[in-house]
Amino acid sequence: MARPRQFDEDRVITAAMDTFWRHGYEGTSTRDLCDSTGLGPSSLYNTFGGKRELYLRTLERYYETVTAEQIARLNEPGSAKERLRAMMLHSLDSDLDDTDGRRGCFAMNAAAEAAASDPDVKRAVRRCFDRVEDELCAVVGAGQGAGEIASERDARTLARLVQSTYYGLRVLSRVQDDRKALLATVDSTLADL
Amino acid sequence: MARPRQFDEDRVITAAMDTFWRHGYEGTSTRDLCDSTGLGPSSLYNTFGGKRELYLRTLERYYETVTAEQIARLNEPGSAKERLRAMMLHSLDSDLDDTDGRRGCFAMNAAAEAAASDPDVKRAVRRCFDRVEDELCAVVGAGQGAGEIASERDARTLARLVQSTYYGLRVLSRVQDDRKALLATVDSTLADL
DNA sequence: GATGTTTTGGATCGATTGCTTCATAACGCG
DNA sequence: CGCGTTATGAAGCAATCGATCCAAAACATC
Repeated sequence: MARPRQFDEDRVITAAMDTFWRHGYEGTSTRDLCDSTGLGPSSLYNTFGGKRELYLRTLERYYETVTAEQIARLNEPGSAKERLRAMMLHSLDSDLDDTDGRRGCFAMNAAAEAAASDPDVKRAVRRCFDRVEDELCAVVGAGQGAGEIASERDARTLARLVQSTYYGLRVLSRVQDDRKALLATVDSTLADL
Repeated sequence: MARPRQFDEDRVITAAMDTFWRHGYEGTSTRDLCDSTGLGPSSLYNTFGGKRELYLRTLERYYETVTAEQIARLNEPGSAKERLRAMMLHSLDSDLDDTDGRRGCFAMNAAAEAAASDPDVKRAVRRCFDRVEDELCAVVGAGQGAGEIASERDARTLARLVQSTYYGLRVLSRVQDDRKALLATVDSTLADL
């Protein structure tokens, strides 16, 4: 009925996410997006509407891929604390990986740069954070059920405690290269559970 | 010997900091800076060199003013835990203040947006973070000396734990408006000391 | 193969970017 | 009062910004 698209929309969004991730929203130009996605401006605007709309799509994609991986890591075999530790460790090593551009957590970057001025961004970021919190809560609850984690405080409270430390460490990792020190804080947090 | 400046350099840097703080580095144009500082472009470039250099100056200013206030708050009268709580509470309420534009922590914003691509920014942000860590360490040490905080773990470790939770909460506050939940995490952290 | 519909590439839009130029203004000093 | 020096304001630089336009292309259907 009409000319078919020459590109895979998923691949385009993934490529755009990578570009936004590395350079931020304001730091990424539409030409950068055309270069990284391989699309011409007309295709890009025809398909997604504009830079902001594409940015929102990449935040959804982040939720579907990276956040999903975090959740998956929390559900791998092991004790509750082992699973919490695995997730934090993986993120920290990712944050400290120089060969990957030290781009940090895309959702956190969006929270810092764009959440205050764009309610849709705020919503998308919150979705990522809330999903992590819920799963942390489930893991902590399981740990409590197994007698591995003290049950004095409720699971939600402890989950938020872990979550805060986790994101805090990822903030510090932007300017702090001492892996050992960051790791010690992870273990301190787990020891308190 | 020559024409004197018509502006106060400190006021200009403070105004520029406010603009960068609200809109980020990339989101702030040189014209924005001219508007907020009242300077013409020639004065701005003659005095500071360029946008990036002025940005670095505003990060120094942040250290001298806002970070200094955090330190001061940690040294007000009260028990160690009261002082830790006062600092975190103040920052959280500042983060959640809608009348102030929800601009968050300038150093954290810089860490997310610019630290990866600019070593000077990274250094300036780290200076803020390290100063806070050191003072947290001193407060925790005092708390341990007073028997208020357990002395099993060393002060540095506990300080880093508090610091991580603190920055993590400030990340969450960008997209999370539930003051009560954030506050509960503060008290959970202090309870573990 | 003609028709209708959508996609594509390239040129280009006005606006804005970071920054520079330059004549003029405002001083301290002799 | 001149003179030397620095600061200022306005105009404007090439480059890039996000976004649009349009003719050509690529299909499904008739």
